[in-house]
Amino acid sequence: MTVLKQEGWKELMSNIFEKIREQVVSVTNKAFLSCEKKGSIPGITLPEMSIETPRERGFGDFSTNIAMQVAKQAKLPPRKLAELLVSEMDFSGTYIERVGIAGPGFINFYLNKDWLYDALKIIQKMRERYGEVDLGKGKKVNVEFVSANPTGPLHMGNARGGALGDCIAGVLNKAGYDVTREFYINDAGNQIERFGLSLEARYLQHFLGEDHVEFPQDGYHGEDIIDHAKNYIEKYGDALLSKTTEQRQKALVDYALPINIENIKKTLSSYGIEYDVWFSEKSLHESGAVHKTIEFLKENGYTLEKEDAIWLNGEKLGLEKDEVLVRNNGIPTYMAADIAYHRNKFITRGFDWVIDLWGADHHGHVARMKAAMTPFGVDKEKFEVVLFQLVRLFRNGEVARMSKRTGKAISLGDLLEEVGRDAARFFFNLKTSGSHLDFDLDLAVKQSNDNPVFYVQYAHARICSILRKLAEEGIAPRPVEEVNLTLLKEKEEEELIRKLSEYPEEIILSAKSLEPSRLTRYVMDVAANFHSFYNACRVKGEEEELMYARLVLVDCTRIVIKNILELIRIEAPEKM
RNA sequence: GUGCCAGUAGCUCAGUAGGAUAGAGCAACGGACUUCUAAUCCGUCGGUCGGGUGUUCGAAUCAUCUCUGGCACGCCA
Repeated sequence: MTVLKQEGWKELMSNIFEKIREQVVSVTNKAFLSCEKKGSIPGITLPEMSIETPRERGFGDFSTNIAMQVAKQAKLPPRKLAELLVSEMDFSGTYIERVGIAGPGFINFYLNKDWLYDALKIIQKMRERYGEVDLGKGKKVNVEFVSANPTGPLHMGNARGGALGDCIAGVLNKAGYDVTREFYINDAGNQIERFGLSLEARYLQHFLGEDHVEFPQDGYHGEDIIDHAKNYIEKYGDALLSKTTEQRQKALVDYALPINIENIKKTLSSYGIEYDVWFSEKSLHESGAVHKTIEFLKENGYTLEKEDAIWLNGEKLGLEKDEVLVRNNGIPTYMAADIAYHRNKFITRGFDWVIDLWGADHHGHVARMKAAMTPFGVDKEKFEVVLFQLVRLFRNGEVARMSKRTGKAISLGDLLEEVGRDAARFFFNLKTSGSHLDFDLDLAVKQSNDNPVFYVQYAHARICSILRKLAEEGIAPRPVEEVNLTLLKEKEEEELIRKLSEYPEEIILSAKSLEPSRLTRYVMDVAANFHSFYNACRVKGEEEELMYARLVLVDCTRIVIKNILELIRIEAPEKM
């Protein structure tokens, strides 16, 4: 018999599930060996064993379908094979109390309660570090998100990308990666050109009248452009009227761009996002990195020249078409800069893993960028793009346009003022990135009680209230070693402990899928289990031994909730 | 036209390395506060998993076809 390596099932201190899985796998493997030795089953190759938690508690705490999977190989009916295995199992030294066979051939494992007590012990011992796992093994990962054009305020797409990216970064950090949060400032190129044209038009309109100055067709129509022009005039007057167009645009851009970038920084900061790196696109042009990147591609035969432009050779990279890198006017495209930027991330700065968050409207860019990195020897697996579906705003039941060009959009700053950071972040992290998000402004602005963020925060405040009341009587949680946890016999108590024990597992799954929204839903489950417990059991006023046992449970629940809310940067209030 | 994402309860959504009777919140209805915060809890109602075919012990999950919605296909980013 060959036992395949159990990938990722290394000993993880904080994760009781890992320990249990190891025990189940080990017990089952030994049973296979034992059966083989006796000749009751032929030699077989075991696939990686999947251990799951059955939906129904009656089917045990954990189960495996291994008997069904290898029934053919063993030339035995699944149930018969399961029976043979079970008869050879030795549970000594494990949490396993008994096993059962059910359905088409599932082997169900029933555990004794020690694992629940151990789970609480781990939480109390690790406290704010509970949930940390070593999935990443210190690998350097760069998470780039928002990266909005600094030509205007942040919109709802940025808001979703911001919440998602920041939480992905938080989860990966918890999962043992060395995370860098990064914002790519598009302070060069065409959109800056249009920004300058728009500012100039508003500037001139101020003096010459709106009807006498044509506004650029693809310009930025937002009010903020008019404000910039007005503010500039207030400060510096009409001096630019006598300058050349070029000088005028440069002066206006030099004035307005830093203000926009500063506003973006402020807004994101009040949204709870702190970046490690603000990376300027302009710097890539100025340092010659873009030029060098294009030269590299040229020298290695990845480019074509046609129609007076330099193109990325699509055929050679397995793409459907060629892409322009340098326009016929000699100016590199956004794509050229983006290739240089990612080359910088991988080659210059040596990240092991690069994650970009893009709105789904950029999905066409994914294959291109991934292909464009192969000439630099970057493994495609190291470059991941998380696409999130765009946000649709609803007002009075109607879709509200959110383009910053229309000037009618509600900005992230507006949203934060209206609904607050907690509700906004929670809301944007409730759904998987792939699902469309309809943001009902009326509902969000209402700050109604059905907002799930209050539900979770209330659970935390309730716990703090219990702890506070007991503290007033000089009572504080004791170390589990001094507490009789076997008194926690109620259904609600057990369910709550089980839920708390799943946290490290949730971190692993969130990190692997890059879906932190599952953490948001998980913490709602924790809160729900706590509220049920709260309504079924009392802490204060119970007989002392029981009170101290419940106090451990309550304190552990507080730790988990606080822990997650801190990770997703939402307030954990002690009073509400 | 081609490609990407989505379609699961009245509404908003979970659930996809195939598993046992498909879940939650909201809404609706009925209950629970002299006791640590009722912003809570308990219960009831609610389903052709868009549709068809296939793969197999077993499909919301995989393959294929099809319908519907959103998005992308630029010397824009």
